[in-house]
Amino acid sequence: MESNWVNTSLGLNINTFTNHIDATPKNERFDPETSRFERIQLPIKEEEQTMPSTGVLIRELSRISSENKKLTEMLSVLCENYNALQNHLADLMTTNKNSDTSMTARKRKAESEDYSNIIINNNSNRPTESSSSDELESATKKSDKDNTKTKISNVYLRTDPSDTTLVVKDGYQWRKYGQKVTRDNPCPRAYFKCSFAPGCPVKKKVQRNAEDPSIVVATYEGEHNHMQPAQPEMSPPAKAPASHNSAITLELIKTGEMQENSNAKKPRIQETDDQAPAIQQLLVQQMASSLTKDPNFTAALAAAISGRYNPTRMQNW
DNA sequence: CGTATTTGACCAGCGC
DNA sequence: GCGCTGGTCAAATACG
Repeated sequence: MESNWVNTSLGLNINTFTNHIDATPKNERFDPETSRFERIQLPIKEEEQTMPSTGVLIRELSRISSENKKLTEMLSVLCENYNALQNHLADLMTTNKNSDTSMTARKRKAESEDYSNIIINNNSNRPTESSSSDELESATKKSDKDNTKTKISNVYLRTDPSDTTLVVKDGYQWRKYGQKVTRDNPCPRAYFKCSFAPGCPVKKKVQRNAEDPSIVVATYEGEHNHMQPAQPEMSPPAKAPASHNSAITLELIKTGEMQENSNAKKPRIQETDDQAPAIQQLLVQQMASSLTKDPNFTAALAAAISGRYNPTRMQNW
C-alpha cells in the first residue's frame, strides 16, 4: 500500500526515500569517506504504514531533525573542501604576485597585518574565483599613522555586474564618507564608517574588481566595539523581492577571523578552525537564502504542505 | 527639517 | 622638495 504521506525530504542526494516513514533517524549512517549516507533497513510496523500515529509524527519530526543534522555534517565536509581550495588559491595568488614584475606601483605602508579573506558567492552558479592581486595589495596599504594592529578583513562578493551600487549588507549600519577613483582600478572605491554604534572605529572600503566587475571587494578595518546585530539588518529596499536585489546579505561573525592569525604575513584566505563555525553559519544562511529565493523550492514546499494538509487526509490524523 | 549621500578640497605618506 | 596617490573632511545636495 502506498503511503499518503508526503516526502518532505529535501532530496539532497543523501538517499532516496521510497517510503520515508521507515526512514527513521537511526537507520542511516554517514560515511565520511564517500560523503554519503548509507541506509540501514529496519523493520516497519504495519500500522505505521497505513495510519500515521503520534509516534509516527514524532518519528517524522526526529527524522527531519536528523536530516538537518546530516546537512550540517555535509556542510562541514563542504567547508573542508572549500578551505582546501582557498588554500590552494592563496598559494597561487602568492606565486603570481611574486612573479609579477610589472607591479612596481609604489606601496604605502605595506606591513604585517592581520588578514582574513572571505569569498562570498552570491546567486551565481559560477564558482567564485579570487579577485586580482590588486585588491589584496591595496588591502595591505595601511592608512594609520602608528603601527598598531588594525584588524583587516577582506570579503569578496559576487554580485550582478549591472548593479553599480557598492552596498554590502552585512548587518551593520554604515555611513559613507567618501568615494575615490584609485589609480589601478577605474571602478570607484567607497569609504564607509560604522554608524551602528557611536564611536565604533570600524571602517570599510568597497570597490569592484577591475577585471571582473561582478566581484566586489569589501575591506574591513578595525573591530566593532559593540554587539553584532542579531540579524543582518534589512533596510526596506533589502526586503524587496530578492530577484532583483543583488546586494549581498552576509554576516561577519566576530570570531577568529578578526582576532587570530596575528602573525600572518600574507593575505589569508584560508580560514582557521576558529573561523569554521562562522563560515558554516554563513554558508547555512546562504543556502537557506538561496532555497527560499528559489521559486521551484517554494512551489515544491507549498505543494508538499498543501498535500500534507489535504483535508481528505487530515481525517486520518 | 533631519538625515544620508555626494563630491571637491585638503592632508599625509611615499618614491624619485 | 616635488609630485602622485590614497584617505578623510566638510559643505552642498538629495531624499524621505
